[in-house]
Amino acid sequence: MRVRFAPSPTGALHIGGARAALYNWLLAHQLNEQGSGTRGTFMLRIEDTDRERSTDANVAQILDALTWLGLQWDEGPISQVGNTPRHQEALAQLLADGHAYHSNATAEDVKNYKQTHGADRGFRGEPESSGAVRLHVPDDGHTGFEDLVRGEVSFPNAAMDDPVIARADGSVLYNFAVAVDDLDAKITHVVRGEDHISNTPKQLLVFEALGATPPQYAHLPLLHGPDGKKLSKRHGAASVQELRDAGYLPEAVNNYIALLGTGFAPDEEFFTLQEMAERFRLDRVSRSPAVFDEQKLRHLNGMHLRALELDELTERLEQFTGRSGLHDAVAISREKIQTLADFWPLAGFLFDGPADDPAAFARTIGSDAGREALADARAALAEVQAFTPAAVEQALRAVVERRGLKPGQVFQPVRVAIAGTTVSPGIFESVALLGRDRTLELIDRALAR
RNA sequence: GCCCCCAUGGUCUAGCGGUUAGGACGCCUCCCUUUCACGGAGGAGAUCGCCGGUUCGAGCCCGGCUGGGGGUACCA
Repeated sequence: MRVRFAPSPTGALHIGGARAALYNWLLAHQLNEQGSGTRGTFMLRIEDTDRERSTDANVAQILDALTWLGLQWDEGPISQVGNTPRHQEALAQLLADGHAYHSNATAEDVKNYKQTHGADRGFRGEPESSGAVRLHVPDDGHTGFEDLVRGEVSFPNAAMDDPVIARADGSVLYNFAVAVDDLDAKITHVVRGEDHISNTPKQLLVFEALGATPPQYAHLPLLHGPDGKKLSKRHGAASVQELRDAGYLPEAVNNYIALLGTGFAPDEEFFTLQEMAERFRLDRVSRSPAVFDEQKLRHLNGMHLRALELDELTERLEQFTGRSGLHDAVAISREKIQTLADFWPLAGFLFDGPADDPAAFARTIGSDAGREALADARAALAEVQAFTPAAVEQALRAVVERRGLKPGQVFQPVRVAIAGTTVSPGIFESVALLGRDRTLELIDRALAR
């Protein structure tokens, strides 16, 4: 099995593109049916025949995103324009065989033709000695294929226009280049977005004209935003780098976008890349578009976050925040965060001091009762010998007991004194981590306000 | 307009002729409890888009309709 992911570098790697890449990767990483112990090949090809919009910066971004996701390609990346000689050769062959012809017909001409012949009559040009190159489409019959996720898909030839496969200047167009490249690369399965489904018959016709056997095709449903429209920038994070910047883990992104279009088990949703590769089946892929739901991504991200080894999580968090020495703080925060971005707002006070939240202060320490509880807590903590979470807990609970309060009436003032806000990791763990001196200093400062 | 694809709770899915239509996210209640989370126990929420047909029996098969989406470029 040889598959490929062939993005056009006209922008960052979109989530939909990432899913296409992932599904191809999963396919290539499945062991061959014959039990030979070998797997397929995942090729990366950059579809850069659109010189206007393709940029090197976009290519770099796409490679970066795929690398981050861990979707390593086995071959490539190859540039489509790099295949120009071969494209020209194939083009000359079709021209010589009479499968294609030169035509000066413009888009306007095509429109007019349909005006007079009916919208269901495709445009057929007259061969000329110069101009763009169009492929001959049969007048009758259908061009169809067995889509691996949808089943039989068929297009009436009569409704198809003779597609332009090369510009007047000789440069080839997408539908022609793709077919030639897939043929040359011996691609066996083309797995791509549904927006390509109507391109397939054109490519099939190119294979036919070349006398070659086409690969098998599978078209994935598109991803939509919450409004049911095609997913785009206006729906928030739509590119892989935006997800990375938002603190999502590649493991979770892969897991989530894979789930968005297929199920791997009736009642399980947490999977690693390897597990997904083992279970993935093209014929199990959904045929209907899915809505991207960041809430669920967050949930899955939390699960993957907690599944990481502490050292590994720490490393990623240090990379994400640009800070170091986070290990102990991560240990007491990990079960309270869902994304890497959640960490600093929760535990940053352990390093940079309390946050400024006047409302939280007023609510917990602003009252006489709050100040008294805090003062008592301070006194109790000052007496603690070994400053461990357990010892801190014992001391603080003793205060609760002595004053006949509810736990929160003591813990919250302490929390706000050290963290500045009412949300933090466990209070005993936080206090212990800060140490006695620092804790007492912060409490004193709060008491002095 | 024309061509193509799709249709299970708000969202993602399981279901593959006979189920109390299962799970997950989200939402609500409760437990745990020191905040937030995590974990645990419950709950609300679906006439399986609609109408016909096939069948003893249809979410599952067939047809039509409606709705949504994609394409319709000398873009990819």
